Amino acid sequence: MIRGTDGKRRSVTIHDVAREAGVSRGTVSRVLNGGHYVSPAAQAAVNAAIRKTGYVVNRHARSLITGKSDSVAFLLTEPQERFFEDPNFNVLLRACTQALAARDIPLLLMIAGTEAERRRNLRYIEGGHVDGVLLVSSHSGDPVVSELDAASVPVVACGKPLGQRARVSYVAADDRDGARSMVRYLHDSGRRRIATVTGPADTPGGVERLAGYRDVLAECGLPVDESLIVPGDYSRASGEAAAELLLERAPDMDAVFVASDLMAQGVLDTLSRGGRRVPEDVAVGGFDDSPAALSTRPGLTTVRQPWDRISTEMVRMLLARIAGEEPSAVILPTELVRRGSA
Amino acid sequence: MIRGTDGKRRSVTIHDVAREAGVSRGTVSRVLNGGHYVSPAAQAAVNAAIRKTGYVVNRHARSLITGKSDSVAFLLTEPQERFFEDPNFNVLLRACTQALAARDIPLLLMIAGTEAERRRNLRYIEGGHVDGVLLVSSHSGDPVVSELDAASVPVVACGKPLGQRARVSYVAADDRDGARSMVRYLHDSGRRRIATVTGPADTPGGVERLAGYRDVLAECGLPVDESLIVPGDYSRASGEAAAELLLERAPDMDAVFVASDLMAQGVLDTLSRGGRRVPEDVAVGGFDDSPAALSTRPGLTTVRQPWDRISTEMVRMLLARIAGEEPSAVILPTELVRRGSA
DNA sequence: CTGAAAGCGCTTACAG
DNA sequence: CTGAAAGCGCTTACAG
Repeated sequence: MIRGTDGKRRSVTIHDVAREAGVSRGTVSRVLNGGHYVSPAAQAAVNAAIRKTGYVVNRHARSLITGKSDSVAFLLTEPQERFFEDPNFNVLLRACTQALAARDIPLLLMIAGTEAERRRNLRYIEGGHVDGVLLVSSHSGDPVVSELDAASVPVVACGKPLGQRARVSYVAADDRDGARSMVRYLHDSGRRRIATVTGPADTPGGVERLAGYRDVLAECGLPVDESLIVPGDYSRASGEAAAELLLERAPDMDAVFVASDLMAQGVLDTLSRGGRRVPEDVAVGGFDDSPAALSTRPGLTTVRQPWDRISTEMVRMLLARIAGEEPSAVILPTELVRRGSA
Repeated sequence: MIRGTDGKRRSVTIHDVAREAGVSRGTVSRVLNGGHYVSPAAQAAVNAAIRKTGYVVNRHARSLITGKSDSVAFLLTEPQERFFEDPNFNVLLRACTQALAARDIPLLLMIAGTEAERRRNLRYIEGGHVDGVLLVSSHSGDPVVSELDAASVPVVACGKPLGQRARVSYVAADDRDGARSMVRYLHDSGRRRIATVTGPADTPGGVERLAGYRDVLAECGLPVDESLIVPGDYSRASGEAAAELLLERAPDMDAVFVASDLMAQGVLDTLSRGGRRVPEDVAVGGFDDSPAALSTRPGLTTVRQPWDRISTEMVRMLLARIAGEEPSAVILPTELVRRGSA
């Protein structure tokens, strides 16, 4: 802020800097934008003037001319808004915010829980108010993906968008391999009647983790008993219900691989109410390594998803897309975390 | 988007709408901004043209001239980033995002976990890139409050900023009264050796909830035994530690009022390890009604903070401040939620 | 009620 | 390397 001749505060503009430095506004703009074609002397004068005046570029003016907003949307499309209760979501959101902030790019948080919200957010995005979007949507076939693609807005999804013909970048943990390592671990520790509680069939985690489970059974020559496979919806309650069903159908099971920690919590509850000891009678393995995995007794053996790296990659890829690169996919490895439950 | 004479896509501007409607750009702008001094006929023509062309206002151009950004920051200053693990935070962030979205105002999420981030965010905000800020900071005396105030940026804090001379609006739950209702409830159910685990002394929740505890003891003619008062830092671990201390100092306690659900979880763990039955031997009351309160066995009796209303009020007040109103404070009532632990 | 015009603060060819 | 100038898309007094 500086005072005008009338004593009123107004913010300092490129004009003030130019006058202070004794150069034209064009020159100031050039040093602002990389300092190409600027003499060292002018460069120094401008920088000094910027420091002296406390100049901060007006992004609106800049955006008006460049056509870019220098901001990015974090769009969460989740009808159930369940993601918000998911601890993974926090890590993701925080890490993305910080990775962007480090590049001085603000993150606009958008939540499309209803159809109306979806339309509004889409209009805003397609209005060119953001340069790209980080998309978090647990369910595949989300129309938002193709709509953004059609509007040629760069998108990077978290998790592989299923059944999409749109060309989107995405980064995902290696669900299938993570599931394999868990089931293999259960098998290696002597379990032979291994059940599984899956995620929804229209989510990558639902599909891939089940595939990994089947992989290992086949690999070990174990028969696949379909009655040992029960679907859940990632909620704790669905974990409880699934475990009840399993207890009924297969009282002899000696292990359960659960496709999320939240559901595993529910499984643990039911097992304990059913008088089963964990891990003595039944070993339980989760997926996510969420904070929930630490709060159970015994602690939950689970599969860690590398959320920090996922976030960093998403931001990196989005920026690359914005800069004109083609879409790409990154699959990140998971890690087995041993605690008491298996 | 429309095609130019050269066939290239460019976005539709107010100019296109004006031509389509057969009026001047000034008239289009007037209907965009409330329709004052516009004839019904022109109004209709413009609206039709807007629909036909799919026009969306360019906010950068508008902001450049109005000096307003029509966006708001959600600033989280939390050295430990603990807030992010706090389920309350999710509710708050989500509700604020949606309340703003309903008014078509985007929310910029900013996290100031380190001093460098604090400086960067402050520069951004003071650069006039947002019209106001929703401040979430668990610790009082946060310099950010006075810095924003000095830059005359409208601020609404979540929770009462302690030790601030800055004139900030805030909305808070009635911590003191909430604590009173809990301690009164414990007393009414026959408990006489009521301990408490407090929050940090530099947070409103730490101070006020303890004050409420003391209020009721005085009110009931119970002596205040300082050895029954143990400080925590809102973390689960600090709850465990506090309970250990209490078990040692006052093995005869028959109730604990814990200033947060997360800490109460820790207290429950320690109590159970120490062989105390809840609620038979020791009644436990929490504060927050966070999801954690549902996952304990027994369920946690706690004090619900009205996060939905807090968020709505914060947004309403910030918008009022931006519109020029004076700062104000709103204190919202809490509600006792009975479950199994007390 | 309406149009013509100035101007918001910046970037970017275009000449030098 | 540098300045003068045009122009990004809008709003807002100012005349009519």
